[in-house]
Amino acid sequence: MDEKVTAKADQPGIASPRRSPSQQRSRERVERMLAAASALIAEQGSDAMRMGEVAERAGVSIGSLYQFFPDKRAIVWALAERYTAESQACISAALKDVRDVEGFKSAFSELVDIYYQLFLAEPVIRDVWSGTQADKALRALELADSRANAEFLVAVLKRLRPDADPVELETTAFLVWQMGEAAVRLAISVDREEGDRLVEAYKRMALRELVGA
Amino acid sequence: MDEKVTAKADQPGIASPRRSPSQQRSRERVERMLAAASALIAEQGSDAMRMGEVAERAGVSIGSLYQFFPDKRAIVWALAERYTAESQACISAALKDVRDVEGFKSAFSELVDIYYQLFLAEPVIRDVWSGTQADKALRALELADSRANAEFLVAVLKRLRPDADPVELETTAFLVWQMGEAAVRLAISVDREEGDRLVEAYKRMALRELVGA
DNA sequence: TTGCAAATGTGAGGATTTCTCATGTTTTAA
DNA sequence: TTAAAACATGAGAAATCCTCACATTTGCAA
Repeated sequence: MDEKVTAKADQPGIASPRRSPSQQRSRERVERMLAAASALIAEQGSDAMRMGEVAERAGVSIGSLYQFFPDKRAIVWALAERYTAESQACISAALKDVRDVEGFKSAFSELVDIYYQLFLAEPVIRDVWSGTQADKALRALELADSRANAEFLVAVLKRLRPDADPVELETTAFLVWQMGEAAVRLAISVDREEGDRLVEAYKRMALRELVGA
Repeated sequence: MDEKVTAKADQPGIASPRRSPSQQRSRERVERMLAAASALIAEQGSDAMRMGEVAERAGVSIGSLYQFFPDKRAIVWALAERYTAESQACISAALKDVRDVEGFKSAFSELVDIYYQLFLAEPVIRDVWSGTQADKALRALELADSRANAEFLVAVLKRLRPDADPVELETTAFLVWQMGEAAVRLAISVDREEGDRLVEAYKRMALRELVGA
C-alpha cells in the first residue's frame, strides 16, 4: 500500500475535477470538449463515446481532456449537471406564481410540455441519463436531484392543500415527479404521435392525483 | 474490407449466441457462468463485472465463456431475459382469472407486490436493467417487452370496460405499466419504509386511472 | 522589459480489459 | 471403432482508459 495521494477522492465514487479552468483559453477548450462529447453521445450513446474521439473532435490532446476531467464519467456528469440545473430553473419559474388550483393545472401542464420539448430537442439528455443509471454514485446524485425537484411541487401543494398530510404529500409529489421523468423518457422513445398521447395521459393522471379530478 | 464472415450479425447491435449448449455437460457449465455473473453483478454492478472473473468463479476458461456468449452484453441480456420471462409469467397468472373490477383491483395490487418483492430479493435485476439502459439495442428490446406486458393489462381492461376507446386504453395501459416499473425501481432505491409508501401510492394512482376511483 | 511560477498542453506508453483463434479433448452416433 | 461434431483452453491480439514526464503559454511582480 503506497501512501501516494492521487487526484481523486473528494466524494466516494465521484472523482473530483482535476482542475478548474481559470484562464479564458482553457475555458473555451473545456467548452469544446463538452460540445464534442455531447455530439458523440448523441450519435452513439455515452457508452460508445471514446475519450480519444472526444479529444480529436474538440481539437485538443488526450492529455488536455484529463487535465480537466478526472475520468470518462466526469464528462457525462458535467453534461448531466447542466441539464439538471436547466430543469430546476424551469420548475421554479413555472411554479413560482401559482395561487390556485386552476393556475397549478396550467402551470404543471406547461412544465411537462417544456420538459418534453427539452428532451425531444436534446437527445443527449436521454443518453446522459442512461449513463448515470449505470453508475451507482451518479444514480444517487440523480435521485437527490429528483427529490429536490419534487420539493418544488411539495411547496406549491402545501399552499393549495394546507390540510393534507405532509408525509403523504411528499410521497405523492416524489412519485409523480419520478413518473413524469419516466413518462417523458418513454415518450421520446416512441413515435411522435404516441409520445404526445402518452404525455397527455401522464398529465391527466398526475393532476388527478395531485389536486383531484 | 475483407469478406470474412464473423459470428455476429443476426440482429443489428445484438450479437447472436455463438452456440447453444447441446450437451448436458455444457448446459451445466453455462448455468454456472450465469450464476457467477449474477453474483458478480449483485456485488459490484454490471459495469464492474469482469469477464475473467466470471470465468474464474464459474470454474471455466475465458474461452468457454465466449463459446456461448458472443460478448459481455450477451450475458447481461441472458439474465435480463430470464427475469422478463419470469415477470411475464407473473402477469398472466395474476390477471388470467379476473372477472370484475374488484377482482382486478386485488389482482393488480398483488401483481405489483410480487414485482416489488422480486426486485427487493434480486438486486441483480436492477443492475441488469441499468445495463440495458446504457445500450440502444437492449433498450429497444426492453421497450418491446414492456409493451407486450402492457398488452396483458389491455386484454383485461377490454373485458372490464368494453365501451372504452381502445387506443386510449392501450396508451393508458402502456403508460401505467411503464410507471409501475419506474415506481418499483424507485422504491428499492430508497429505504424500506419510504419504498413501501411509494408502492402503495403507485397502486392507488394506477387503479384510479385504470378502473376509476 | 524581464524573469519566474503557475497554469496549461502534449502524446507516447503503461495498465487493464475484451475478445480471438489455433490447438487439444470429450461426446455422439453410425 | 472411428470420424465428425461439440466442447475446452489460454496465450496473445486489439482496443481502450488514463498517467506522467516534459514542453509551452500566461499572468504578474520586480
